[in-house]
Amino acid sequence: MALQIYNTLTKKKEEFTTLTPGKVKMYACGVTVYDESHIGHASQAIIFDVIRNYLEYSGYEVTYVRNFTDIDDKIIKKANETGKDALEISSHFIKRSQEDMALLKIRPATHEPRVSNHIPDIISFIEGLISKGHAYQAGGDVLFDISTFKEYGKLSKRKIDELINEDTGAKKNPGDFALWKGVKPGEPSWDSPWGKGRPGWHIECSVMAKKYLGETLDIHGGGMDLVFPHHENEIAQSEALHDKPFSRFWIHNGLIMVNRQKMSKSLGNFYTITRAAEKAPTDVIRFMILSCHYGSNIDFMESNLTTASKRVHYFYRTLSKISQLCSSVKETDSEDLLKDLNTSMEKEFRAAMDDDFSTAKVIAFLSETFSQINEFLDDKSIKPGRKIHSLNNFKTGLLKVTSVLNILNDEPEAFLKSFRTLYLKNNGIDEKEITDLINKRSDARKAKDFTLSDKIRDELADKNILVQDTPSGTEWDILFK
RNA sequence: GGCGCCGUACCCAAGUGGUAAGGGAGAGGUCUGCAAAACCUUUAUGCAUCGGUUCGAAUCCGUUCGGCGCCUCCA
Repeated sequence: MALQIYNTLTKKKEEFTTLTPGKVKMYACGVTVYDESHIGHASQAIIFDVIRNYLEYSGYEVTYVRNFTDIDDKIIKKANETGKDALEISSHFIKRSQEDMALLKIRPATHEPRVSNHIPDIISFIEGLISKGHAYQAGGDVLFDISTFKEYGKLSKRKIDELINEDTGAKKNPGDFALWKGVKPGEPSWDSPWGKGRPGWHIECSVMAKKYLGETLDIHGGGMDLVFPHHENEIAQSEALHDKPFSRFWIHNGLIMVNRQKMSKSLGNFYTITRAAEKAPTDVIRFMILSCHYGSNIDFMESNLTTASKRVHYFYRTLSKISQLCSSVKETDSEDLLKDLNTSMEKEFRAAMDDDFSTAKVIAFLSETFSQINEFLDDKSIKPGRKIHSLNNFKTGLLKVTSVLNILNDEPEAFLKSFRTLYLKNNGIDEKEITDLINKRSDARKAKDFTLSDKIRDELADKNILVQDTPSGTEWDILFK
């Protein structure tokens, strides 16, 4: 079964095809850089990162563009408040955003263009719209005339005459929007045929998409909240100018919620990526986001984060057991005892991902797979040496899956150790006090003083530290609650 | 007010016509000094509500109730 994608434009799952065989042109709206990026931006970036990875895995050559809006009202506002230059502020937050993305194992896009570097392209695009009668000058502004584009509203399923906008001003239709904004005092500006000014918000994406990808894209995406007006307006601009479809597939991701409310900068209820990363490792954040379908909203609750932590911890513990066995025992047998599992893994993975990038299904089957692996590891009827070949095959197959999702591909021991370190830091615990208590408990156990040893164990549990007695000694780990 | 999405077990959540994935929590078991980890078993005749279409519906249509998003900057 070929890849099926839910297309916002048609409201249906459709078989994915590309304009040029073997090549995908994908554009996703990035961030407006006037502040630190939050976990909502992260979720969008992670989702499109995985989509891109999977398309590449499926054999496509993907050109992925993710823009930075570095000129906008809020950036200008911040510049005026801080006395800094607007572009200086946006440059700073672009750098911060790129660092955040790297921290979350998100690959940079093929192109990450900025609006301020594309003013001439924007001006000529607008000139084209004016000369075709789709835009008009109103004072120092240039507005798009939505009545000239018959299909206006086709993405968000709105009708032109239902659009309400109190600020009608010089607009011919209430829904007309700015392509170019005449300069106001205290604003950065560029020369244009219509006087000094700056681009409106929507035009940048139409222009930069065209420049880096051409007049028709295969995939255009972004957060659900961009469907109207942003993406609707992009369609209007691009299709009015080129008389051809702007994007063949529209993909919209769900939003991060906090207590059932959308997380957004304007509501002030957001977690920055930095803050989220202080609470949980990268893989936990990615896992949480990829645990549900990309189109649904996710509540960024403590309990969801804890659940994701437990799961990721479980997966890495299993991987750690595998690598410990593989590094300590010699392979004695070349029979694949996990043949069914190993051969079905890639098939299951593709089937799930081909169904509208169902990462939730992938994670569900990974859960089942890991249970079987643990069972296999624990199976005393099979000599350890006979397991190695099978486990190596498993690791090879798993790597294909995890390299697309970009989770569970760290070195297991290193991951677990850094997770513990993060946990201790967040709880203000010194590792030495734990090891001291554990040593004390081990002495008590040797002396068969189980009352004391159990008391120490309870004491550690109060600190959310879990004690585990294994054949090779006592270990400690995070006690998730 | 308009447009759109959603409502699945105690909780999170997949599932878009063929008889309810997965996870968390709970219960029982194997293991253990006891635990933990891991594994096994178990937890919705039921998918907000009422009605309809169908041989068959969580899935399609309509009603009611509830939640959310967009309509102004938003990933």
